[in-house]
Amino acid sequence: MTEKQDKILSSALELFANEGFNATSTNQIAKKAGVSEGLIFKHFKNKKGLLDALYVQVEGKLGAGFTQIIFETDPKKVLKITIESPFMIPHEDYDFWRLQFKLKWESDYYNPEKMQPLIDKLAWAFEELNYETPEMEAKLLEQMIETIMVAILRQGKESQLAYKDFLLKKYEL
Amino acid sequence: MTEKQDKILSSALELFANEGFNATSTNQIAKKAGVSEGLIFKHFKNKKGLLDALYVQVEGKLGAGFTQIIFETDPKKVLKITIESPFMIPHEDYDFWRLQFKLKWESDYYNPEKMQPLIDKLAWAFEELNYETPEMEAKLLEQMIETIMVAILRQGKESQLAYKDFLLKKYEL
DNA sequence: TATATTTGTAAGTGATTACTCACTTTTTAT
DNA sequence: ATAAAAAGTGAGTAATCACTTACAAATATA
Repeated sequence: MTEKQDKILSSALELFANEGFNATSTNQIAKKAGVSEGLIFKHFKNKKGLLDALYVQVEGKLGAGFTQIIFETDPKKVLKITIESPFMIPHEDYDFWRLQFKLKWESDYYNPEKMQPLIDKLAWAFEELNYETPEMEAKLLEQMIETIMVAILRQGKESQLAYKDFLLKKYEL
Repeated sequence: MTEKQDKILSSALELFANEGFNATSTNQIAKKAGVSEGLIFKHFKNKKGLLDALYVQVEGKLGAGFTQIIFETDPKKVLKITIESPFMIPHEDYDFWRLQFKLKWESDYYNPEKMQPLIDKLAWAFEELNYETPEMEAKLLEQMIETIMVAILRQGKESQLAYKDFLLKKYEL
């Protein structure tokens, strides 16, 4: 990945995440990246190719975020890390996640199974802690985490801090 | 509101909700509505005017959905109705709600205070039921309901039915 | 050093975009 | 019945769109 390729991708990410895919023109991306418009098509074939390249990156980040939780062996810690995870996202990754959630509404890219590894681990944790319906509890917590992430991306971490404490207390962590 | 104005709006709603605002052309809308393209601009000034008109309708539906909950005096019933509400949405209203959630990601239309009346009523209900932190419980339930609605809009009611029972049991309803 | 390949540009391309305008038809008010 | 207003049309507009192409500069390979 050359310097200019990287600049094109990061510019596209910023614009797609904040303005939307269709609302962003390749001309805008080229200007922001400081390259000629043609270069975008040399490297990424077409506009959708840009989105595809970004999507691979987003999926990578998602997987990386999971690993810590997946390899944790203490069920209480699994829940704790999960609840705290939305608050650990560095600010420079916000565009990544904004794009991820926006893509949820673009049918081509929506894939609910992406979260399955996390849900499975949470279900295991709830089972260890003798909850009655661990799968349901897992799905519920996963959905709540997702909702908190969305709220953080829109209103900032501070707006959701009380939630963290509330959830930690609710699950006796 | 004339018949053609109505046809234009309903066509725009369907297209905006499913294809997105920027991905929908005024030409498409006119064809779907069976009117000339010029008429759109006579009635709604510009493309954004269409979205504004739809937004008013969406806000109306939102308010209407609240009224039953707001006027309920039994706290347990307030929670029950709230939890059941996403499952009561008629299928023909799905486009409305899809647009509503899509607009959440457009800064111009995002207004988190819209849900406040519901949250206030839920907080009152939790207080009546002697929950420790009623405001927090209210926000949490509201967020869960929102998440369930999103899931229903994407995957259908059936996919979320188990949730309803789970939540009703959780709150002892 | 010569040559092939990759990286990059700038000026295009036709298609599509939101929107306008001159005009006709229909409805409303007197 | 008649005039004014509103509803509706359809061809046209400049601008913008994603994308191509011809060519130059830089880099890698021999």
